[in-house]
Amino acid sequence: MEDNSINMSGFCMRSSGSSSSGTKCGRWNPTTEQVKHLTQLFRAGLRTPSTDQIQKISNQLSFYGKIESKNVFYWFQNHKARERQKRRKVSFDDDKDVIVHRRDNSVHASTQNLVEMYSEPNRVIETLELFPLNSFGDSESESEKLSMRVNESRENPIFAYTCTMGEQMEHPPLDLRLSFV
Amino acid sequence: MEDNSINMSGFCMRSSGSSSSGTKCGRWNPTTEQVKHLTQLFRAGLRTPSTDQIQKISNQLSFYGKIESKNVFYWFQNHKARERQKRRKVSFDDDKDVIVHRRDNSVHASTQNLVEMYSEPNRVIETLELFPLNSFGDSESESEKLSMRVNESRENPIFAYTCTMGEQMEHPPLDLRLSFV
DNA sequence: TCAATATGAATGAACG
DNA sequence: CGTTCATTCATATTGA
Repeated sequence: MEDNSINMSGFCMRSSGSSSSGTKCGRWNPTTEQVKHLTQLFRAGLRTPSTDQIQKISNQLSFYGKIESKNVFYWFQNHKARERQKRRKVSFDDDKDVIVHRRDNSVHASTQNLVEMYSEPNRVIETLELFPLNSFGDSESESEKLSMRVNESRENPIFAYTCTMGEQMEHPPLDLRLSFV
Repeated sequence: MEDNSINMSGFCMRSSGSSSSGTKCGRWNPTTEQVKHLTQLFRAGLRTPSTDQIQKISNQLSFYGKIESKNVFYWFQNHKARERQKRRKVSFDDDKDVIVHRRDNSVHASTQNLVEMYSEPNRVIETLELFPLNSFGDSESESEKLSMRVNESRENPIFAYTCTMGEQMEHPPLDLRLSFV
């Protein structure tokens, strides 16, 4: 096959064991579990984790595979940025049904087509909904300062962030707890 | 995301690992007309359209078929990336020596805004002369060797693809013009 | 029908 | 932060 060696920094993924393409490892490739957890944290309201939080998260997630702090950092950066970017882009071409055809009422489908765009088709809202996690201010609203504090040394976890998805998770639940500050 | 991603389009996901999943997702398939216009814009020098431009383009092209802003966004993103990628693989020699080794970003400088590109033709041309490997050679076929040949008339920016008949023009023949300001 | 290729889509990493 | 680059993944397309 390909000449092994080129292990730049020692990154590699293990998520897909039998992936066809000879996936090269040069950059972090999060495992499903890692992504799941990161996503939950995000959904829980965490958008810009502090250095400490990043450290903790990274540390916890390392259980599921190789990961570094910067990966966590970038993940949140990208996730947040893209959330907005998408919002913005989509908001306009929503109904570009403008001009053109569509003389028939029986049509339809397409309408709904745009709506579900941002709704979770699968995985319903399972995680946590006990607080305002909607800081998805579309515009430049920076009022998302209601950041959550990931603090593991807390003894009063408002709500422990632990996977609640009805799935099999044969792994220690993340020990991160989000609490208001 | 990985397991079940929510991509902008709404369907589809990205299953890593597992063999071909049964999940079918539709993806935008540009019509020849759309491709033609996009290509023309690209050849005209447009490489990284702004959000605003993307919207306009998308809107115009919707006349020829289903299309969304993100499609336009990705199209340019991919087109540019692949052209460069292709070029990179083919250019090892004539770079020869001396002077400035561009790591990879020598000519795009102007991508941020067409403004720069058009208002500073000198710089671009100069760069091109130094590095003949940058802007042409587009394997798009057709003759577009002079893609970035910015007319010395920056006051008469008619080099844009398509007519410069003002600001409006809806339906039929596409009427996209680069908004160089 | 399947292998190879072109290209749409996604995302990690970084830049300004 | 918003934007851009690089690389990868997935699928539509095409050729044999």
